Amino acid sequence: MTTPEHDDFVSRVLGVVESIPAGRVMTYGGVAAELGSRAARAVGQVMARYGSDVAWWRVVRSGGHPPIGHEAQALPHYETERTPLIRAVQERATTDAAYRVDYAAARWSPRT
DNA sequence: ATTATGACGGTTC
DNA sequence: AGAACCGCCATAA
Repeated sequence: MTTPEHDDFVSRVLGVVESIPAGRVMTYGGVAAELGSRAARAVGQVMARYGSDVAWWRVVRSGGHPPIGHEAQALPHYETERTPLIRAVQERATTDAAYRVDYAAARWSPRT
């Protein structure tokens, strides 16, 4: 067993994701940074495979864009968690995307 | 060991 | 603002 801190990369990623409180979001790169790595993509891979058991919607891309191919599934979650959202259709009819998370206000880091 | 891929990030055109 | 390109890291074949 060597050492208890010898957890796999996956376990660490899931641990950080679960440490994110409701209403807050963290970027893939942010999670990877906490692990001491820049494997933002690897984090995404873990989410795609094991993220089914964690609040994957609390993990967004840089800028606040939700995971590709899962925006529709993440939206209701954000509304439930009351995550600061920036609706495309509020005053400016921007057709960029359905919505985006206000990362500037919802950004969270395990290190307070 | 080498190659290819991916819920990414940032820069450049 | 949108698309393309490269870089970075972990896993699968």
